[in-house]
Amino acid sequence: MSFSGQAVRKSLPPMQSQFPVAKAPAAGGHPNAVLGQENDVLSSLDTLGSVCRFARNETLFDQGQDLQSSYKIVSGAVRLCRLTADGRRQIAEFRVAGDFVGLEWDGQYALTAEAVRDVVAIRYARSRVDRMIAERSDIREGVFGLIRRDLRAAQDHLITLGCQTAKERVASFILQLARRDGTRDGETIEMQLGRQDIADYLGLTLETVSRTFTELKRKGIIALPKRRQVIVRSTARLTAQTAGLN
Amino acid sequence: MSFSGQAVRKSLPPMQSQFPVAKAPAAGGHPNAVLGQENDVLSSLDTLGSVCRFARNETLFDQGQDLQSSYKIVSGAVRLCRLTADGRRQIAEFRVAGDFVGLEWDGQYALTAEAVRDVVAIRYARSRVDRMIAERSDIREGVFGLIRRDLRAAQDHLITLGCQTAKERVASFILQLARRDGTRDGETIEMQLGRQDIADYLGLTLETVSRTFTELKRKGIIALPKRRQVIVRSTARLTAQTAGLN
DNA sequence: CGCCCAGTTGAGACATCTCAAGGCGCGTGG
DNA sequence: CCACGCGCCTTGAGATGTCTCAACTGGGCG
Repeated sequence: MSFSGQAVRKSLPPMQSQFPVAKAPAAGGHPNAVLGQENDVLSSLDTLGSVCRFARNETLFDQGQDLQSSYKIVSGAVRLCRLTADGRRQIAEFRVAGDFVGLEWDGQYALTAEAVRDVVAIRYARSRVDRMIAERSDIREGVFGLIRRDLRAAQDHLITLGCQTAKERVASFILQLARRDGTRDGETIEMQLGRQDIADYLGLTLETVSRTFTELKRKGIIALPKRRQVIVRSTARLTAQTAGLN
Repeated sequence: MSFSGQAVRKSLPPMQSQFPVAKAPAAGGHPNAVLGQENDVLSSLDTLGSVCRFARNETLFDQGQDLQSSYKIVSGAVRLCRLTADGRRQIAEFRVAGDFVGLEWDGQYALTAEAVRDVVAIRYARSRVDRMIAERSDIREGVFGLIRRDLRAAQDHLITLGCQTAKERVASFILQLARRDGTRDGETIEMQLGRQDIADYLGLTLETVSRTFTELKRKGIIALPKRRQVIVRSTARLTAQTAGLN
C-alpha cells in the first residue's frame, strides 16, 4: 500500500534558511525526477519575473483575491491555507525554495499564501504566464503536471485528516519530511515550522502535536535536538506508527 | 467567506436512480456553467467509448493500478476513495451522471473507484483519450479545467476534515447536496448515499452522522421523509450550523 | 408475510481539546 | 561574551465530542 508516495512530499522547508538559492533549487538529488524536470522546464519563466520579498507572516495573496501574479520561491517557506470567519485555519500545503505558488488556478486564488519565514520570490505577471502556457507546450505540460501533483497531495492529505489518529498523523508527517529532505536515520531534519503550523497542517492542536513529539522521543523513535529539528532514529519503527499509511 | 462555492459540489448523485441518462447528462440548468461547458466539449469523446456496467459496490478500478481506461458515468454514482491496510476508508469525492472518472491522472490511478449503486458508464481507452488531449486544444482545456476543479474540491474538503465539528460537517454536506441539485427549501433531495458513505466522506462514524441528522431534524431544520432523502426546511438555519463554512 | 439490512438510539470509553502554568532556547542588548 | 526577556514549547488536569459496542426498530425486497 504505497499509493501515497507522492503525498505531501514537497511540503516542507529545506535546510538553508536565509541563504538565497540560485535558480536551480538546492534540492540536489531530489528523488522526485518529475519535480526536477518540471522545474527545469519552468525555469524558462525566470526571465519574465521580478524579485520580491516578504517578511515572516506576511501575506503573499489572499483567498478570493483576483489572481494577478504567480510566484516562484527562491528562499524561505510559504504556507497555503484556508482561514475561516472564526479564526480556524487549515494549511493545505507548504511550499519551499524551487516551488511555485499561484500557478494552479485561474480567476481567483483559492488559498491564502503566507510566509512561514522570510521569503524571497520571483513574481510573474499572470498575463505573461498565461501567454507562455498558451505558446509553449512544454511549459503547459509542466504546469499541468504540477497541478496534478497538487491534486494528489491534497487527496493524500484527506486520508490523514479523515482517518488517522494524532500519533499516526505526526508519524506520517515526520516521514514525509525525511523523505522530502532525503535524510537517513540519524540525520538531522530542519523542519523550519513551529508547532502551530504543524498542528494546522495536521488538523490538531499545538499541544497535541507537542505531546506526540514528546512521546515518540520518549520511545526513542525520534530525537529532538533543538527547536524545529527532528532526527529519525528508526524509520521502521516510525513507519509502524502510521498504520500502513504514510 | 464564500471561497468554497466550488467545493465538493459536483459530488453527489442526481435524482434519477435507474433511468439511464442519455449523453447530455440530466442536470438540466446546472448552476455551474463551466461544468456544463466542459462536458459539452468533452462529449466529443463519446464516440470513442464503449458502454459498460457495474453492479452496486463493484470496483471500476483500484488505486495503484495502471491507468488504462477513463470513464464517463451515464447513470448511477461512483465513490472515489482511499482504502487503508486496516480497512479504514476515506472517500475523496462522489461522481454522478455526466461526470468523468479516471481522467485526472497519468500513470496509475490514485484512488479506488467503486459503484455506490448500479452504474452504467462509457469506457475510453486511455491511449485514445491521450491522443485526443494531444490533438485537440479544446479537449485539453476541458480536462485541465476538470482537474483544477477537482483540486479545488479537495482543498475545500480539507477544511471540512481538518477544522469542522460533526454538526458543521453534516450541515455543510447537506447544503452541498441542495446546491448541487438546485433544490429550494421544502424540496426533496434524493441523496442516494447510505450513512456509511456519508460518514466515510465526512471523516465520521455512521452513528455520529445518524445522530447529527436526527438532531437537525429534531430542531426542525431538516426533514427526513424516508431513507436517503432529505428536505431542507431552512437553508438559513442550516447555514448557521456551519460556522461560516460550507 | 417475514427476513434482512440500514438506520436509530443508548451507555460508556477514550482521544483530543481547552485552559493554565512553567521552563527554556534564542535573539537582543548591555 | 554574558545576561536578560520574549516567545515557543512542554506539561498538567479537567472538559467534551466523537467513537465503540450493543441492542433495537422499521422499511423494503424477496
